[in-house]
Amino acid sequence: MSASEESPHSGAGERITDAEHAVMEVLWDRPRQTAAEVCEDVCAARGWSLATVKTLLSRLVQKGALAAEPDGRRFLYTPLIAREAYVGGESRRLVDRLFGGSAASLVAHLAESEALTEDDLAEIEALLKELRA
Amino acid sequence: MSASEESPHSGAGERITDAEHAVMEVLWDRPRQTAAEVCEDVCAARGWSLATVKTLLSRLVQKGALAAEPDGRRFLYTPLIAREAYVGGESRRLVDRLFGGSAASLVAHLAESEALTEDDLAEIEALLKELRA
DNA sequence: GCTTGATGATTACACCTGTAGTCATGGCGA
DNA sequence: TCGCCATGACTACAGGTGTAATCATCAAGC
Repeated sequence: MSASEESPHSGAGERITDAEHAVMEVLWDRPRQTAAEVCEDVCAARGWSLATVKTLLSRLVQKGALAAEPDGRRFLYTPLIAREAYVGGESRRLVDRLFGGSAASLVAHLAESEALTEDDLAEIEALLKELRA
Repeated sequence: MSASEESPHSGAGERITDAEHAVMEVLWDRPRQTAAEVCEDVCAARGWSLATVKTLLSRLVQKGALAAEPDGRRFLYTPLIAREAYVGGESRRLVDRLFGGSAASLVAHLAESEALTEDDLAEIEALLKELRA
């Protein structure tokens, strides 16, 4: 595999954890939000307090995953890494770990374990057609 | 998706960590091995000591992921959860977290990010044909 | 000016994880 | 028989993670 894995995903080196990921999703959906705004989106769903969100935001800024743009007394947070990059990285990690790096094996597994609905199959087929075209 | 996600993976409730997973792989490959034997397979690759492997084995037994069958003074360890179940669970977790539960989205992402080689595509196509047949 | 509320920074803390050392015990060779 | 080695159990400990309280500070209102 020769996975050097030293490439910066658009500036972020450190690993984004699960809780942090929830915060990222909110900001990917709509960038430039304050801590309070982010909290409005996730605190209820995850049972968090505003303090928790602030901690996560800080850690994400530290990790270089978020930019904190000063706006008066507070900050507007914006993702520095693209969702694409993150999703891609995580997917690759899974494929490497569990399927020996073969994405096709993943698909095969999903198919065989019936994780794919008829609609999924159709969608994938269409996608493949497009790709091979 | 209505993911109740309470389904037992053949008896294992707790989450298997990364280091533990490496041990599981060895035992999935060949069950009923002693700690020393497992170590022969992973210690070199991961730079572990035998002690580390023993700890991981213990934790896995605790978690219900391994059975420890007494064999004289030592134990022979054997997976209690099928690799299929583990891989399936992990895959589903990823799909749920990053692709809103849509496996097709995952495939689409892999395809678009060029994580799929021409061979992969061919393989998947063949697979689909088989499934739809 | 002084209080108050909003807000980021700092600190806290328990649990998990990776990694390993030490201990107790029992079989086996000398 | 006696000490040694193999082996699992127990203990350890640093760093990461989830979750949050507290602190310092500043803007705005009284």
